[in-house]
Amino acid sequence: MNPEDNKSTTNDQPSSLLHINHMNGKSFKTETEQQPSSTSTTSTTTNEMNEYAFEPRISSQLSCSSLTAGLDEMGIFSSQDSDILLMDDFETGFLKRKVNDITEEEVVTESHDHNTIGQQPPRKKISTQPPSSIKTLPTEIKLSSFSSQKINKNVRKPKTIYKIVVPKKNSNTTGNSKHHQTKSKKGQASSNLRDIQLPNLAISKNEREFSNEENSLQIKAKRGRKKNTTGKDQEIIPLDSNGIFSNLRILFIQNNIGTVRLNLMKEKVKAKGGMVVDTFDTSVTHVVTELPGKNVHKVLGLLDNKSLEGIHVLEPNWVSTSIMYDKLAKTERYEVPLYKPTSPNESQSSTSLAEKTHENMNSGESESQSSHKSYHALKHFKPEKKKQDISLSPIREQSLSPSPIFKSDLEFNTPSYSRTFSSSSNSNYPLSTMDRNKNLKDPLTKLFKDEEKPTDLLSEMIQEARNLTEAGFYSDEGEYSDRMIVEESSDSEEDMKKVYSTLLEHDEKKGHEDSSETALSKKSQENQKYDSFSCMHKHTYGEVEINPNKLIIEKLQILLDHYQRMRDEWRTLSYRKAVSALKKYNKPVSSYKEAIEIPGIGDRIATKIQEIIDTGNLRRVESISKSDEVIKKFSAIHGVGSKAALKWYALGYRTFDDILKNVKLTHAQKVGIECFDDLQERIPRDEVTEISKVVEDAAHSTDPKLQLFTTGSYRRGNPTCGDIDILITRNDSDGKSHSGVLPKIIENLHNRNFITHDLTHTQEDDISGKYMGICRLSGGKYRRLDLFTVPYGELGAALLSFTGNDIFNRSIRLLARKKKMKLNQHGLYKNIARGSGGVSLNEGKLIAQRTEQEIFDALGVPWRPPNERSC
DNA sequence: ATTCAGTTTGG
DNA sequence: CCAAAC
DNA sequence: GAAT
Ligand SMILES: O=c1ccn([C@H]2C[C@H](O)[C@@H](COP(=O)(O)OP(=O)(O)OP(=O)(O)O)O2)c(=O)[nH]1
Ligand SMILES: [Mg+2]
Repeated sequence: MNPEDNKSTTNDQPSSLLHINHMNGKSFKTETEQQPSSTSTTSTTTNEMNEYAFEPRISSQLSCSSLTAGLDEMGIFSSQDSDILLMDDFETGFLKRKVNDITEEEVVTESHDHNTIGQQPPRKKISTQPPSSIKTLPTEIKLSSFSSQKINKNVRKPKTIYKIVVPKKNSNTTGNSKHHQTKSKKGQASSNLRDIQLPNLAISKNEREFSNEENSLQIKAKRGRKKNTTGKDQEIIPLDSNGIFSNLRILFIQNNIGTVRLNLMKEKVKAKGGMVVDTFDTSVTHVVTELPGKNVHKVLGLLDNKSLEGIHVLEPNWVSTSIMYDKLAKTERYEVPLYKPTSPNESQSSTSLAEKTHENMNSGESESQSSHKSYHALKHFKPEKKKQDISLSPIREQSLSPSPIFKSDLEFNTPSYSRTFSSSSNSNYPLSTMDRNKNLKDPLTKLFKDEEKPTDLLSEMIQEARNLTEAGFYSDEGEYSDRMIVEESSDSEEDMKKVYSTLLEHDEKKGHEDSSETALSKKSQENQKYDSFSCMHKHTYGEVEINPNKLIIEKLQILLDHYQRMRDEWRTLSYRKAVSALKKYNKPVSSYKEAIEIPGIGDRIATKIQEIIDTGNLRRVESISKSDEVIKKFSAIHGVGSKAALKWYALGYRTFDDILKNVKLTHAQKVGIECFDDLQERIPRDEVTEISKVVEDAAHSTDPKLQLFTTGSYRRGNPTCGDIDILITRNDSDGKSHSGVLPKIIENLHNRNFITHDLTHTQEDDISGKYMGICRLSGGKYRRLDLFTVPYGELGAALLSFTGNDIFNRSIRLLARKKKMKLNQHGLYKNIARGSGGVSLNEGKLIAQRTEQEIFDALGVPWRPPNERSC
């Protein structure tokens, strides 16, 4: 792992090739590049603007318009009958069973042999996770591993239409009508609500508790975390020890439950005292799933259902309903029968509610549940078949009477609410205008203390109620109002069959061709093979207005942003690809058929496109509830991601004041809030040029031989940039290097009062440094600044990496992976062996890092100048 | 059914 | 180890 | 959510 190793080899190479010019004032041209000749020609060109347009991120600013309606899918509710529940206690019996009996994998984790990943010498250790750690567990566990389940769910989620009926409540009640929290600005003693104190609901300060989700589950490949569990299981302290879910350990099995809904549900459960776990073990008190009962044990890796005895296996609506009434719903109605009487003749198992309600569980025998071990739960598991018997879930309107509190809060569009989020007015954020020097710590620290004080359950409930209201559960009037919502997966079984059969055909056909046509030239085969990678094609930045598919793009972008906030990683990726494909498709898409032909656009999105074409609108967009608006606002804060935003939302916070008062913020989040308004804006290109000069100046005062490159969107030629990304290096042929300059440059910039806030300092690693902070030209706005220092020899890889865009990087990296190579900011490595989960098992051999060209060539990707990398 | 990039820093 | 960021 |  020494840096030296790799580096030395290539390093000596002349750097001469690189001619870097770098930012010259405005003129700038993206040309740059080091590139050896050949391709250079193309590069210099300015962008052809032809391509269609669209300004990135624009949409993010849009808010979802009026939504009104529908229930948001984020909402926790979904179908089904809303029956009543009375609840109670019941289950306390199940509580606490001791957990630990084994956490499996403690193991291996870091043996040394592991490989460091890629060569990155100086980097810190890498924990490589060996493949699954199934290891020691008793054989049975193996079953859990994945493959065992063969269930094939061929069918995706059927198109379900949920009909929601809500009683309109006439209001009120609970005297506190005030609910809408007028949380006035800080300081105010707000609400009376608070007066009503519920018993202790202290919030634990330990925030980590929340995270215990997924402790295990390694299956999830890289992006997900790997489990930990090593050793101790951390104590989980419920957020609200008196919450309705307190003392319960609930395992959610994700399959059909939309991840969006699922995540919100989990947050709510946690906010109300429950523990959400990902591993099944005997301490689990409730399992929530839409799977047919007979399959549940498989997902959990259990041999049979016996181990589930004594544990409630419930439909998701149990959770929703409980939240809705803020009381634990009786479980009976939501129990999922574990032994399905249904005949084996396939195609019957449905998860539909109606069906379930009819079934009785046969309690076959039950008894021993021997296992104490914990097993992995599969996260993405789908039922064998899901047929949908009923498209509409039965709705029983029974007079339910929600808890008083719930009812009382019907009005939601209170002025205070809307005012709070009015965009951009600075006035709302006092901090931003305050004296920077002191405000940061003073008020904030004070606020922190407040955090300790118990949160008010009542206000939380009110928030919840408001949320529901907003979500469209209540009509203004008093009676029931039904709303139909097309849920995310809206494919009917038939549609699915169609899809699958076409896929099959396709495959067959393909297979044929391949086998029959061996005659293709290798090259063309290669092209074909990798043609689907977006990095293989030019993607230039375009203006939105010009794009013939502007409307479609905007709508999809709204959904994209929404899914991103909801932390639905993969769906987000798909939407990004679809939007990207659409941006570069320069003629108007006029039909489903045309849309689905576009790579990256599949059935579901094509269907949405058709709807937009037909109606100019997309119901799915309209159905995003207002709650999303709040989450969107929170996530817009630098340092706040969807996890924090969802959690805060679940806790009932709706405004910045709420979080300032009640939440322990990280340093970055405080800064993010302070500079919130300015940071929401994109930076005009010319200003980036100007800022780059300041940094260059500071760098040169440290060492005149440093070379700087403004990368990111600036290098790609965008007219506006989200931040300023500057890469710094130094030709080390004279024996000196860039090492250690970063702190000096930063200090210099601080002294000039240019850098106003630090967000992240590089850790000691003098070979490569990374800094993130906020700067401001005098009289200007706050701007995010990122500085990176890299070894000269890695310049090409670093430029490629930091120029992006992110989609381009992911694409080209995926392509590298497919070729058994690995591309990162240090270089391109070949002969990478990967274990399960995609982890590199070896460092591979470094084959390119000095110039971008070298890397493109090694990958077989045609040269793409920066302006063609805006995928 | 599986996969979806690869990494760094703060807490 | 996770969340958030690039 | 799409491609494989
Ligand atoms: O998930 C990511 C995010 C960014 N990058 C790289 C590519 C990107 O171009 C560069 C700078 O990141 P930044 O977030 O600044 O994106 P940008 O492309 O510069 O766009 P923006 O105009 O929003 O700054 O870092 C990645 O590789 N992966
Ligand atoms: Mg940038």
